[in-house]
Amino acid sequence: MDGLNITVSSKLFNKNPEETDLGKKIISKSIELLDELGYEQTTFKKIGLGIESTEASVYRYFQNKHQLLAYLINWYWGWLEIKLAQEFILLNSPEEKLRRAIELLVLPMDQDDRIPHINEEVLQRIVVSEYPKIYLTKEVDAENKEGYFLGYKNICDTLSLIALQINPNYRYPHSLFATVIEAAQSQQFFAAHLPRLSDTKSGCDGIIGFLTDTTLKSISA
Amino acid sequence: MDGLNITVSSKLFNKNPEETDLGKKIISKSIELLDELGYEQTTFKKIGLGIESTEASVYRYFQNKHQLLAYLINWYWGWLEIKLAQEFILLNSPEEKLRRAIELLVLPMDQDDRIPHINEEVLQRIVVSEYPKIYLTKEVDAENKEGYFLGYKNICDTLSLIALQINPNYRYPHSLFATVIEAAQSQQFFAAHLPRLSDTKSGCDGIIGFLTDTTLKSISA
DNA sequence: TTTGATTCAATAGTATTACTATTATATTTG
DNA sequence: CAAATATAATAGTAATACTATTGAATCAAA
Repeated sequence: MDGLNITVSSKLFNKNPEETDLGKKIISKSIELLDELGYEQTTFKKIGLGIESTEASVYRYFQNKHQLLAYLINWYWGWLEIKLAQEFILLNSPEEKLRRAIELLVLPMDQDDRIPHINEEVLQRIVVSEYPKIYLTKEVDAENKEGYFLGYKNICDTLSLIALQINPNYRYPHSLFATVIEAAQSQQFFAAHLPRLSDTKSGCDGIIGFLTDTTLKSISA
Repeated sequence: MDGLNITVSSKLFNKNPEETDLGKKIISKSIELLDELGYEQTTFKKIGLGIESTEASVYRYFQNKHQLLAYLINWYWGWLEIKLAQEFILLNSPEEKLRRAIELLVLPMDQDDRIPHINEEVLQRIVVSEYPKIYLTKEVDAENKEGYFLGYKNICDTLSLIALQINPNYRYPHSLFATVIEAAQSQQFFAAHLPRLSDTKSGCDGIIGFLTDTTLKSISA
């Protein structure tokens, strides 16, 4: 677990940014700028400028901004899956596992010092603010074949199997966890920006309470 | 109900497109192009060209593409609210009302001939494919003050009050319906494009079943 | 009915963005 | 040490988002 590395499909980059210093700088600066400026206002020119390199160099690593975002978000899901697996070792009931999974989806992540060029807490904010943009496009079918959404689908599958341990007759496990994962993101966004779409004043406890309540009631026979 | 008109906040346009023939043509062509090309590939130039007018004329009605999308989606929510109110007249229990509301969220809408320049069925597809893009921006707080999201918030409130009739102690009505409305959109999208995030092979019945099941179980004490 | 004001949409721009072809400079390899 | 390769910077192009200005049409008073 020391030589920790998250694998992201090679279709998600031109050249693997993990392999070079410049690549890691691009990732690091991208995360910073996406959080600060948002997806629309972030450009490869600004990323290049921010690391004292050039726009064209960023294009050597990623075909376009969309692919860069997809890479980062897949990295996040890969990371979350490892976190889940680690936590599940010590948990013995499926209900405990689902409760903990929901917490991990919502609670801020703490920085992992083994991966200094990626700030997990900031990356999580980017996922909250930008996630649906990677699939809500006309290219979704082509990109799906390239593995753009594998990270998300894997987590959804994992949680579905746990839910079926609780109730093997539950009919909608994939729909439920796709919904719960999306709600984990959107409820964080709504609590901060559109509070009438949420019942949780501030903090994560309310969101965790809502998602846990909905999940466990839905699964129950 | 004959002089039917959906009111959209005047902050959502430069000049009201309902007031002129050119405005209605812009709306009509926008819906067509957003459905056909998607948000990213739709431009004011293409809209102008498509109605034998110009890019600059479209800018007279809408400040930018983002405002145009927000206008259309608010129009959709306004429309849906009228539909809900009409349907609720004949329904007598809160549970029936929620069931019917979920059906209306998911089932394709039929064209209303009183509003010939708006194809409701196509507009619904646009909502499914583009909806989160109107709030997932850095301008969300400013635009929220301008009423960009009123339509959505109103529907969410309406359904919340009905849920509280079933169980006055339910703690998360706004979160629940924000989640259900989003899931109504995203499950349609997933069923069509990312089937591993859904349990419903095709058609609307599975999605309606899932959402109804989740909603009623969640509200129950 | 003419003058002036206002509305409207088209022309013709500019600045920025996304992306690419080419070249110069390292680095590696034989 | 020379050839081959990899890498990143320069210098573009095309398309996009948006704006300033102009001319035509409409309307309102004088």
